[in-house]
Amino acid sequence: MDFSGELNNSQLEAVVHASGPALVIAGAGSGKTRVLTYRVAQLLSNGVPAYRVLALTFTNKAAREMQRRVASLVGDMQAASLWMGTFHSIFGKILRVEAEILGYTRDFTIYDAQDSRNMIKQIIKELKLDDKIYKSNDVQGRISMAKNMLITPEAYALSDNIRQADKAARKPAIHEVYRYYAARCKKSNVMDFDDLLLQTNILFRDFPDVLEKYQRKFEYLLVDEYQDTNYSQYLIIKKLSALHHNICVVGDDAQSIYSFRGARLENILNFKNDYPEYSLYKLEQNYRSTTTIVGAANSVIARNQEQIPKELFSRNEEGEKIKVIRALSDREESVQVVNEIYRAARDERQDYSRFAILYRTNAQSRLFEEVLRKLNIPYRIYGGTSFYQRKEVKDLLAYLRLAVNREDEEALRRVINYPRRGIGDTTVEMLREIARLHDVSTWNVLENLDRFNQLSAATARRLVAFREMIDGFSAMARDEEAFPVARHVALSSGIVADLSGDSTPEGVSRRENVEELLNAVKAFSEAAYKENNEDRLARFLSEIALLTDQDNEKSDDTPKVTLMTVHSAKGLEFPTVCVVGLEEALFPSVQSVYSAENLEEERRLFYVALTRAEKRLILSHALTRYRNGEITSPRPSRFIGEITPCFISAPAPARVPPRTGHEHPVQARVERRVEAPVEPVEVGDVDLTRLRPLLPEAIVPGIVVYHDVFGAGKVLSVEGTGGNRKANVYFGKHGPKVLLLKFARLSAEKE
DNA sequence: CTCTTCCAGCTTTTT
DNA sequence: GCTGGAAGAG
Repeated sequence: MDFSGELNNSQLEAVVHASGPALVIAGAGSGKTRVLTYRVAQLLSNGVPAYRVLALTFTNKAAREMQRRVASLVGDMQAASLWMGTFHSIFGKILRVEAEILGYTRDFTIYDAQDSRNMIKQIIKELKLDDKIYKSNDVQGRISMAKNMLITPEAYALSDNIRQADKAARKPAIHEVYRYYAARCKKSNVMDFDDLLLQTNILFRDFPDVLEKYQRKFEYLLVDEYQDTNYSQYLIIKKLSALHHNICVVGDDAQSIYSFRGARLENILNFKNDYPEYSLYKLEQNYRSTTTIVGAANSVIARNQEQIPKELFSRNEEGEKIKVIRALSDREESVQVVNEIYRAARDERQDYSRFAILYRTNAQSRLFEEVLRKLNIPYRIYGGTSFYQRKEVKDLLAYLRLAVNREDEEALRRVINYPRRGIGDTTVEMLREIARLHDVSTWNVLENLDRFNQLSAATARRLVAFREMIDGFSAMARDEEAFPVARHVALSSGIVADLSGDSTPEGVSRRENVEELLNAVKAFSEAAYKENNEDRLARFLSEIALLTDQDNEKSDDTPKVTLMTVHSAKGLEFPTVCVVGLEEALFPSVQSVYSAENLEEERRLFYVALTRAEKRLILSHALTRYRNGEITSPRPSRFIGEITPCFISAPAPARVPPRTGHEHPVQARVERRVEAPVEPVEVGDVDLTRLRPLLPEAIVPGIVVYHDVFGAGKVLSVEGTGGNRKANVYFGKHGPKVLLLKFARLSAEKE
């Protein structure tokens, strides 16, 4: 194969790198995926069998994309036998094969974050710890951190450092929660996300022959996004590659944005120490963006201390300057940004798929959604509650999990009384208590009910009925294929019946979701048949457990504006990118502004955001923003100021938002007809750059206020108190209005 | 045991 | 502004 025509020199060098360790530092937009895919193709064309190549990515999406591109180079057959996937899915597969030597069965199920949190909550309760102090989120974070650092519960309890830290945080009992949690997971034959990596490490540590088997099997390793690997992942890679040293890692230290979940930038910085004989390749030419965008991104990232020296450059056109939008309020920000998109799409005849709105937190999506919907602009929103997190979907999945693994405690807890079958909290608590006393799983207690006679006859009867139902499902799951089992479970568990009683739109949508899940099982069955794979429920469940929303792309050809967090935008590109909510305490987030390290990570995140853009970049911030029901007046993000000014177009003064004619549904409701047109009131001009939001108490007759939609106005009178306080305001352009101050966001000129 | 209502906490990002 | 859990009534 000759790729020289399709790759630049440094890309080509990295692709043809024969064997031994290689570190590829790939700047944003420098053709990283290209290098990886060509490198895989190169290996295959050199005669390396596909099943000896292991390629690890961070998201399923990236894995699929790579698979697709490799397939286009070498054909589907070869591409399909590659080991390509996320860390979690690949090692989940391996663990399923090796489960027994670790004391699990092959049918172990996987806890998602919510399952783990529930179990942790439960344990905190059982240990009689104060759940105000032991917040399940924090505790889960600590346990996750420990697992990713390969700290076992025993080691956790023994470590002085950790003890001190927990003590300082006034949570000295976390190690106990961890111990119980780990024991309960094991007893339930389940692994959480972190276990998929931790148990792999335990497997490789305690069973050298197993490790050797995989070392021999995987002759070539490729790792994408190496800067985002955590310690657990790092060690797996290190062990697997120890025999052949054929490890090629690709990454960009400037795009490391996952340290909050244990990713270690050091892994990429220390590659040279782990493999002194390594070759280094740097991809520094950006093919994605204009020189303006690359220049701006460079000027920002240059402020970080910790980095591998490199100079990202672009030979593309200079392009437009970056536009900064300063909006008076969060609502107006969304109106202006969407207008910007609307106009560009109309004037330049661009379709909506060429635009992306990127924000720091998912919560910011709502306002943009509202405005997009009003203007009838199609959009696709990523993140938020995914399909697999919906209650009804999780309920059915819990039944399916139980059918495969009856010890799965969270699944049991979820459905033992859903739909209602008269097994209440008291009974469930008792079952768990007995399970704990005898150190067995809750299911085991159900199987030996007759040994416990403190149950009323009615309760015992209900429990037996439930047990028999699950046993039935379980027997079926052993013998039959996934789809018939799933359908049977949906019907005879009573879920479908329960949902069909509900004719509200939500109820209908829940039913549809259950159907959708059944369709997914069917699709899985069909795919399994085509690929000659085993069509088992167990396999379906383990695939689904590691899926996220972004993986279920619905094919729909309407071009849509993309809305997502900056995190999930990593790896993507769009002709026009709007980065919104650029305010202190939001982006950079509050949690990070006090630590230099975290601030550098936020800056990298901002860098990632900027480098998603190909042609045009729009940044926006608002002067007032509602957060958790409270009004705030944030300062513009320091990151805007960190862009060398020559890349930014001259700042336009804040403008009155264009009217779309139907904004503020809330106000429409509270507007009252005001009797007899009051005499026109003189309303002076307002200097929009000096506006500050007003608290309801500060609004008194006589002052001049500013409203996002109605413009400047004079307060005539105020009535009511508290949440009912209303003001009668005369607006220069719109006449008199009565506004409920709880909703109306009025501002005034600063003194 | 079930249903309703009220309150707190949440908003950093994801496999 | 929403969701999940607690608490209280039936």
